[in-house]
Amino acid sequence: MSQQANHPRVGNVKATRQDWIDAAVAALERVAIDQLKILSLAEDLSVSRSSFYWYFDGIAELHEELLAVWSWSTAAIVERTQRRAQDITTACLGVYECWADASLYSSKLDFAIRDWGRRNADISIRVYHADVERLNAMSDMFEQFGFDETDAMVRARLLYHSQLGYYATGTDEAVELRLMFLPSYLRALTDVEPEQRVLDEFAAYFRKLQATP
Amino acid sequence: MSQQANHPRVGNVKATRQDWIDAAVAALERVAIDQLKILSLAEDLSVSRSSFYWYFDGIAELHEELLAVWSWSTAAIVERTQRRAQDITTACLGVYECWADASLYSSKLDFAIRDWGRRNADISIRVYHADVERLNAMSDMFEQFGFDETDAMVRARLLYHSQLGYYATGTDEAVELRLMFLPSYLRALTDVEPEQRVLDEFAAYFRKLQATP
DNA sequence: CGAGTACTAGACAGAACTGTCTAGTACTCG
DNA sequence: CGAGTACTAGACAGTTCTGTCTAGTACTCG
Repeated sequence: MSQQANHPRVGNVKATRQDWIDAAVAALERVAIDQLKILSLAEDLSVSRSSFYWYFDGIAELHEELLAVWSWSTAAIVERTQRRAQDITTACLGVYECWADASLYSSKLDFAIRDWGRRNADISIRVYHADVERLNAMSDMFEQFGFDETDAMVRARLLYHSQLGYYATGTDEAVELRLMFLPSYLRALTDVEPEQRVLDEFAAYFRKLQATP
Repeated sequence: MSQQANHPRVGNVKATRQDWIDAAVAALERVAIDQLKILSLAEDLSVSRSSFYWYFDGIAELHEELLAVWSWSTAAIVERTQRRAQDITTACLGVYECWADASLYSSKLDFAIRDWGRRNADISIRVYHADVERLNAMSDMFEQFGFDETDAMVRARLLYHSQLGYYATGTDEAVELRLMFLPSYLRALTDVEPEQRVLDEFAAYFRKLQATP
């Protein structure tokens, strides 16, 4: 999920600011935010703990960077709901791209931030706004295809919440198993029988992504 | 969610073993498992920290008790999937009782345990088994009403995962709003138009529960 | 009413982590 | 090649939490 390129390592540099952020994102997949320790990151980077304080005022500044990384995924989801799709099945599959592509959405990071929000009011507000933005975008998408306001929101919730729930249970199934369930999911979400051609295109995209991680 | 009655407070007793467990369950709604400190619990109970060691060998023993409390909710969910319902709508609403009744299922405790599982392999296995048990029970329920194996599992996942996702986003809506969305959820999950009488019965049950917490 | 039971309080040492301060070190540039 | 820049290392004191040990304390029962 790292986007900002590392500066070249001139002089006595062992770890850049971005290295600390990347290490923190990686660590957040293993530990909770309040167990994210500067000492552990320093050990991961094979660098002294006090070097951290050259780049950051304290742990709070690193926390802000983590939130910035996390916020990219909302943009990715919203973008996909706004694509001009030929039918509701294709539109839904656009959103499924985010669940398929770890560079667009990282469930581990998302849940780490949610955990944090559950015990910090400021973070909880940010998570709330992200969820509202994501859900409204998906709801608009269903409305574009003729669902009334309530049905559109319920379908959006089923699409989004069921995916969050899937990750909440820690499920990580093989590509082919996930593809097997897909038509049945799409049928329930859209009330339309998905076209085979559309399914095949998505299956090809998904398999290709997983083959080259 | 406390089930074991407190023993009478004879002698010099300020806090019983059950008091420590109840305090830990309550604290877990605010902090992560590795921020659950004996000192904080002692302060909550207005008791010395060292008294904890009279009842428990260490924090690990308290952790086991938390898992025991958590495991009750799986039993409650499975029981509701196995009731003899007249139609699939009623059957689904049986499961919704768990989401409505905080004494049957506590989302905060459930997510606290899931957080823990995300960074502890032993706990992760327990959470996995609970999820499999819950999902299989719901899937069997859909199969009873004529859904084929794949569709039954997908409907079970939509029912269960979407509820987990709902809680993952920290949503806590008013009773009337939740009831407003309910028919649309049931229609998507079952493909059947829900009977008004069945909806009214559930609404009465839900309103009554929330009125007397 | 004295002894025993079932706790409870306070003090201790040790571990883990925090932020700060001082003294390097390895490059780059004039 | 000497000065400056951009870090890095190690030592410090302070805080929070851990488990243990010792000395109470308030009931109950013979």
